[in-house]
Amino acid sequence: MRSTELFTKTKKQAPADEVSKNAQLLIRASYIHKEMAGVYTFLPMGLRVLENICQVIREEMNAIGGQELKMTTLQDPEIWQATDRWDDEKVDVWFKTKLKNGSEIGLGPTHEEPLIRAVKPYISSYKDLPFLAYQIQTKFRNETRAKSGVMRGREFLMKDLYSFARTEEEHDELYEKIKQAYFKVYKRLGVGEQTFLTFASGGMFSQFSHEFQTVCEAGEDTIYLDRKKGIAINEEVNDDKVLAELGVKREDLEEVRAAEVGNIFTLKDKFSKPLGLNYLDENNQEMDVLMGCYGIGPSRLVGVITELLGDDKGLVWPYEIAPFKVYIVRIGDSEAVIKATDKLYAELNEANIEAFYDDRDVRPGEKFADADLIGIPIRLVVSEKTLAGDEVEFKKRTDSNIEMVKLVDIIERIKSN
RNA sequence: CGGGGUGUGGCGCAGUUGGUAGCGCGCGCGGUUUGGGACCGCGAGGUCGAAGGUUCGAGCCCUUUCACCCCGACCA
Repeated sequence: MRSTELFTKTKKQAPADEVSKNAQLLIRASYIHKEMAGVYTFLPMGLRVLENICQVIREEMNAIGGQELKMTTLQDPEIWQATDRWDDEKVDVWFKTKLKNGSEIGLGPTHEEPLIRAVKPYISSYKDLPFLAYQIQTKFRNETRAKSGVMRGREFLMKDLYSFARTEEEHDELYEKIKQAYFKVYKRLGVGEQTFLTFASGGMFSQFSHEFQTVCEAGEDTIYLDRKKGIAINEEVNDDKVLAELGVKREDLEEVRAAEVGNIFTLKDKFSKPLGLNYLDENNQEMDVLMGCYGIGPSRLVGVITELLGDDKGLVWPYEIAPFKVYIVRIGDSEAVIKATDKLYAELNEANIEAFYDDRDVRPGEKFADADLIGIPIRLVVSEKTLAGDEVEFKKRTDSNIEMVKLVDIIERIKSN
């Protein structure tokens, strides 16, 4: 894409009422637009990153047999009443509205109930199990206080996967497989090193749930991290008994701030029983399906990655999820330079390397500043000077070195970045 | 929901004892520039968050209200 085609542009100053680093940088670089508190529009640049994150998640969920579907936002109170989760006293984040005929409906904060009802017609035998189903969908939660930019919103994107198993052993196997897939996701998103499996309260059916916490000052949670073991404990379950069970010594724990980027739960029959999700086993016995639920927030991850990797010059995206892989800075407007840069841009397009071509008629400094702010991993500079040697300048966003690369070798150089 | 703070062109801000709004960035036009956010000139753009009140007169004072930010509580 050419920068002169993009309708957004960068800003030098962030809005005064945004304090969090992620909101400031994402707004300055025109990735997002604030609609109201906790509600953000993803602009073209931001949407590209968001979609790339979703794609990484999708690939890892598919790799373990996840089947993607998409449920509705509008929720039928009936099924939520069956599990006693419609009452505002029980679930206090509901957004509710009414149909024209006056009956109430909700906007989905999570989707166990509707998914169970949707899969129920297909589950009757032990032969129909196990399976994994997931979706990437907008969730609505009426938080009393939205904060930290895109990290805690009232409307946000979530990947929610649900496992359906016959036995506890089978559930545990799935659970472990999904846990490993989550690690792969965070690694690919560039936050693997800082993301730790964290023991948290598990609700009424299992001792623990597992959170994936990314160490990050802007996070909302306090966790106790054992770096040697690579695990952490959420403060809500940090007591001597738990430490003993996990074989962790208190003196090895480091108190850190962290952002929750994933949470996986064992649900057992908590929802399947009240909604009648059962099957006949080999002995013709009716059994409850054992479930688990597994969440990752892609829109929150946009914020967490920004908080973690962004620097004083702007955003920094890992190659895999960057909105574009290459930022082309054209210096000068002589016919020769324009022609050569246009050609380079066309060649990158042909090679399926997504390039953002800064073809504006502005001074070089402005282009460099924007390349840094937007955070595209590779910057190429074309000018009279570089063309004199049939070269382009190659620089990584995370590296201060500048490398001169022959035009004929540039695609190879980018691919081997 | 408790506490604190802020609302003035797209963004950042100023606005004196109340006298009918100004600066920087950005934007348009012209010119000079061109390897790290250039400069000069001329312009366009604002019912001062909203409603009510006091006053000859309100961005400024009073009342109500809405929104936004931060801290805390909450986060199935």
